[in-house]
Order: sequence, then C-alpha cells, then structure tokens
Amino acid sequence: MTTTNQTEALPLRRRGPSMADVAREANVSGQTVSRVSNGRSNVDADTRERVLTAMRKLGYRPNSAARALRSGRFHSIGVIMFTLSSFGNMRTLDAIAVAAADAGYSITLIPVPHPTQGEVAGAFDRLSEEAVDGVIIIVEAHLLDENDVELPAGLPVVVVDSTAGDRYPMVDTDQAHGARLATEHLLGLGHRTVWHVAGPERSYSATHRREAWEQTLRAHGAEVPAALVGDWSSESGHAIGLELAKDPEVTAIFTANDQMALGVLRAMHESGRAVPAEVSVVGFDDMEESRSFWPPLTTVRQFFGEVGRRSVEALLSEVESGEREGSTLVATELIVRESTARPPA
Amino acid sequence: MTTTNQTEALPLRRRGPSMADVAREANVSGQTVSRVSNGRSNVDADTRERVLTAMRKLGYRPNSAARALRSGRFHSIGVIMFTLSSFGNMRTLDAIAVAAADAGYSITLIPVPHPTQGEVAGAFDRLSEEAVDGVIIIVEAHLLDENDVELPAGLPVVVVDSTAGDRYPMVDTDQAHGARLATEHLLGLGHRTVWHVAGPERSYSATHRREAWEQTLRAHGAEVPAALVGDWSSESGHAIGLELAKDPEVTAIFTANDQMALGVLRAMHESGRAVPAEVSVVGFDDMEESRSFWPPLTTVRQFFGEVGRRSVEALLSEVESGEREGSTLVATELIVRESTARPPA
DNA sequence: AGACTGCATGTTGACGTGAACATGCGAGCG
DNA sequence: CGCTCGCATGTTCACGTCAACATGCAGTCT
Repeated sequence: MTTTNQTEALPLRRRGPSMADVAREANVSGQTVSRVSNGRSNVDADTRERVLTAMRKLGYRPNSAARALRSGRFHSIGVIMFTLSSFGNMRTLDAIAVAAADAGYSITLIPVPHPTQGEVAGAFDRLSEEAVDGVIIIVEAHLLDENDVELPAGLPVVVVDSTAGDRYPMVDTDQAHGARLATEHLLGLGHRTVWHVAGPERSYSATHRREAWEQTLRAHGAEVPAALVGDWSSESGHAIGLELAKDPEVTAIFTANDQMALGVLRAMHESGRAVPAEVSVVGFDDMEESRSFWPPLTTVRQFFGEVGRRSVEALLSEVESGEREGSTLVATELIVRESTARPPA
Repeated sequence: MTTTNQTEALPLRRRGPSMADVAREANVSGQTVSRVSNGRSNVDADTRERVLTAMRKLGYRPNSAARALRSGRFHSIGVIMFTLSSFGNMRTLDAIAVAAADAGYSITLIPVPHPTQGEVAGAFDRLSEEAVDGVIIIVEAHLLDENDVELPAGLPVVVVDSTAGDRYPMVDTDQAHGARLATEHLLGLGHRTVWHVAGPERSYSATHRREAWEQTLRAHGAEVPAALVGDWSSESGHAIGLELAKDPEVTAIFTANDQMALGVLRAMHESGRAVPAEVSVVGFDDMEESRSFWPPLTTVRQFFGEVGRRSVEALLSEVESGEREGSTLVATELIVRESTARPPA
C-alpha cells in the first residue's frame, strides 16, 4: 500500500492560511513571518516586503486563538451589565468600547438578562470561560452583595457606579456633587424647600443622590419633605408627579433622572400647573432629549464618556502593569435650561 | 552539571491551573478531565466526581484560547456598529446579546467611532484579527457602499437595517409598512394630507420611511408636500417644527423617529399650536419615553428585540450548519396615544 | 472456551503562534 | 589576521485542549 491519497478529510470549517503557508510562499521561516506580523524591526526591508506580499496573496490573517494561547493575553475586556436599555449604561458602554479600541482591546459583552440571583451567578460563571483579560462591571450594587458571587481569582476588575468599591477599584460619577448642585440651584432661586423624586431604594446612585439632596436641604436649614420613590421610568415619574401636583406647597422638584423628570413634566401639564412659573423641575443625566423637553429641562449633566474612559484606563493599568488604581470620581455639571425659575410670589 | 533548579522563571502573568494540573490532582489522564469538562457521558460517576472536586479545589477554568485553537470555533459573534447612542441600535444590540448568550455565544463589540472612510475600513481590517465566528453589521448603508471594504472571505455575515441585502442575508424592520401605518392613520382621521419630517438623506431606514409615506399619500390621492429633512435629533425636529408651525395648512405630521417628534412637539407648544387639537403628530420607534411625552405620542412601534433575535438566528444558522438564510422583515405596529386627533373643523 | 462487544480510561499528536535559543555572515578593531 | 560584535534569519518547543486511536477489562453469545 503506497501513500494513500491523503484525502483532505477536514469535515469541519475550512481554516485559513497559517503562518507556515505564508512562510512557504515567501520562502522564509515561520518566525520571520511572525516578526513581520508583529511589526518587529529586525527584519530586512526586502524580506519584510516579500512576506507582506505573500500575506496579501494568501489572505493570511493571524489566528487570535493561537496568539492568545501563546501569549496568555486575549486583548479583550469583558463588560458585565444588565439591560443596555438605560441611557447611562449605554453611553458608558459606548465610551468603554471606544477607549478600549484605542488601546487595542475589544469588548466582550456579558449580558445578564434578568437580574435574578441565578442569572447574576450565571453570568459570573460564564465569565470563567470568557476570553477576557479583565472585567468592567456595571451592575446595581445590591445584586453584587446579595449574590456572593466569586469572581475568578486573579482577574482584574473595575466596578462602575456601584458599591463594592472596597473590594475593587471603582469609577463613578460624583452623584453627591450633582445632587447638591441641583438642590442648591433651586434653593438659590428662592424656593423654600425642594421635593425629591428618587430612584429605586436599592440603587447605588439613587441612594447617593437622595442622601446628598437631604444633606443639602439640612445644611441650608430647609425642611426635608419625604422623598417619593420611583423606578427610573418616565411612567413612574408621571404617577408621582400627579401626586405632587396636588400639593400647592410644591414649587421645586429634583428628580433623580431625566426620564422621571419627563413624566413629572407631563403630570404638571395635565394638572394645569405651569413649569417653571408655578413649579420648577430639575433632572439628572442630561440625556440627548432633555433639551427638547417642554420646557427644556434644567438638569445635572453626567460625563458618561469620561466614566467609560477612566474605567478602561484603570482596568488596563492593572492588566498590563499589575498596578491597581484607587477609585475615581467624575464631576458633574449643572445645565440650566428653562424648567426652573423663582417660585411664584 | 546536575539538573539546574528549574527556576520558575515565568516573568509574565501567572497562568491558572490547566487540565494537566487537574488531571494530576484527580489522578486521571488529561483526556478524562477534558471529557468531564465537556460533559461527555462516558465517564464513570466516581471518576467524574473526583475530577469535579479537583477542578473546584484548584479553581480550574478552561482556557478558551486553547479550546478555540483546537476547535476552530470562538463561540463569539462580532457586532460592528457606529455609536451606540441611538435608541434603536442599542435595543437591537441588547437583544442580540441576549439571544447570543442563550445560544452559548458571547458578543464582541467592534465600534466604529467616526463614520469616516478610514474608520470603517479600519474596523473591517481589525475584524480580521478578531476572534469571532461571524459578524452582524449595523451600519448605515451608504458607508458600506462608499467604502468598498472587503470582508474577510468565508466569514458569515448578517446585515441589519441596511442595504447590501443583496450581498448578505439581511434582517430589517418593515420600514415601509410602519410608515404606511402612520400615514394612513392620519389620513383616516380626516387630515387632507400629511407632512413628513424625514431622517438624513442617505440613511437606509429614513429613505424607506419617506418613500412609503409618499407612496401612501399618492395612493390616497393626497397632495405630497415636500419632506423636511432632519438628522434624527430632537433638536433638528424642533427647528423643523418651528417652520411647520407657521403654516396653518399643516395639521398632520409624520416624523421619522420619536426624538424628532419630541422636538416637533416642543416647537408646537412654543408656537402656541395645540397638539392634537390643531396639529397631529406621529413618531416612529416607540421609545420608552414616548408615552410620557406631552401629549403622549402616537407612534410606530418597532420590535428591536425581534430584529436582534432573528439576526443571531440567521447568523448562527450559517455559522453552525453553513446554511445561508434569506432576508427577513420584522413587522411594526401602530401605537395610538394622544398626539393624534381629527383635524380642526 | 473462544471470540467478540461495550465501556471507561489512557496515549499521542496537532491546532498556530512566538519566546528562547541557535546559526551564519559581514563589519570593525587591535 | 583573527577575534568579536551586531544583525538577519532559522530551529525548536511549549502554550492547553481535544480528536483519534489505543488499551484493558467485564460481560455475552455461540
């Protein structure tokens, strides 16, 4: 029996050309191809050209799996998050993706469809199998606490907008600063006090905004009305706004996000209370649309892009040099538009 | 010279335990560990337990790079998109991520920060090095056409909301159907004709919506006013709305997305034209906030989740069985709220 | 009893890359 | 002139996994 005809059995996917193929084509060793592929300087210009030509001719593309196996680096950052359908998360993710791309990393999304115990734990389990060098977590704090999930040891982690800042480096918007800005703006206009439409009880940012609102009120000797708790949705803002509209004492409202502010605005219109003539409203986030609300919304701008950028920076610092950074706060800015004015005389 | 002390030089990152370590710990061969790791059935219950224990003890996690190298599969889907800061894109991405996770795939984001020639080409180049089994492209059509970018041959592709449906399978919302629904709704209420605030000239979905609006008008023998072109932003909707508000003939406006509709609404309020008593407005998208606009917006709901799910389905069908599917259209639904009414008598 | 089957488990090698370690050649220098 | 140094290039091997092919053992059938 002579050499059987070597039937190219490969029943699976056709693999692309490898370094060896390029090497053969260019008449060099595989190592030289590797050097060219990685842009090393110690290759003769002629040789380099020959290799590049061979690469183009064969349509060679480096196999990232082999590369990762060899180097232990995936050049990818995992991002664990719940729904993307939140203005802030999305903006943050966008910035993370861009910052990562600039640094030569790609983003692997690890969604947690439903924030139940099991799902969260599942996401973290799955994480073990993901090809990532580090992880950025954008998840409501209490879910991290309740699920005492164990992150794979040795995996660099940065946490955004959440507690757990004691365990991991954290990047966050300066919630308290923003809330103070909003509250003082209203107080400064002459309002006796400021009502607050808060986010969900267990949300990290909601809690911080609420506490800062309360502290600011106290610091100014203003009465502290009970906070009204919403769920971030414009719908909940609307429901709460309807209640608030009934009380003629209410002349200033600080809403924990723009979406709820939108609902409040609608409630005021429906109740025939003029904004800002009778009632002033301040939001939080400065989403794209806020300037087109009716009236255009005075709000606290968050720099999501900055948060994303800093997260990547902090994470990559740990990934690449092992240096774990401390936590960072990103400032906020008050954007005054037309939904606030002096209280009615 | 005796065996030098084998200094564990590894200067780079500490690697986690490998199959070999687990095998040693559990006193089995590496292959058996592999079998357990992949849930094969042909392993004795005792042995399996022993291996699992060893895995836990050592904190073993499979190396996906090695796995991918061996199998040629990354179990990851690349998503190429511009800014995430668009309501629709984000919702679609969310659905894609969830659908992919359900199928055991993760998502690798490949952002294209600025839609310039170079950037797009760059993203596609980078793609060559990405560890993905297939790609979903969510990019404005004209950018694909203008950049005659070459996708790596043999890489399965699905295109969302774009042309290029001739080259690749496409999944899209039935734009025309939605626009017809909106236009007919207004006509049905008794409006003489319907004005249109369109999206950017070269946007695929904007064009389809606009064409369908025009055709519907013609089909009903209604006069076709010139379309006014915005850029999707609420700000542009506001500017156009201000113009429209000046013309007392205008009683019905179909806006190509909800954000521009928000701007139109604000313009009407500022101009003292009542919605819907004097002017009716219909949007497109049904974003979360639309129900809380003032007045709540009648709009065309898009099922982004469905688009995402179908994209993944189509892509994975090609990835896993090589079967290339045709293009799909996802229906839309008209959501009637309070921004539309019969024209003033 | 002998051959054969089915199953758990082990051994070998290859996937594509790149670090570490050769090799080989010409220039520079005492 | 002989030695060394610098540089381009080549060779070898391991990264961790899993398919393919052994091996070995307990039943089962004729």
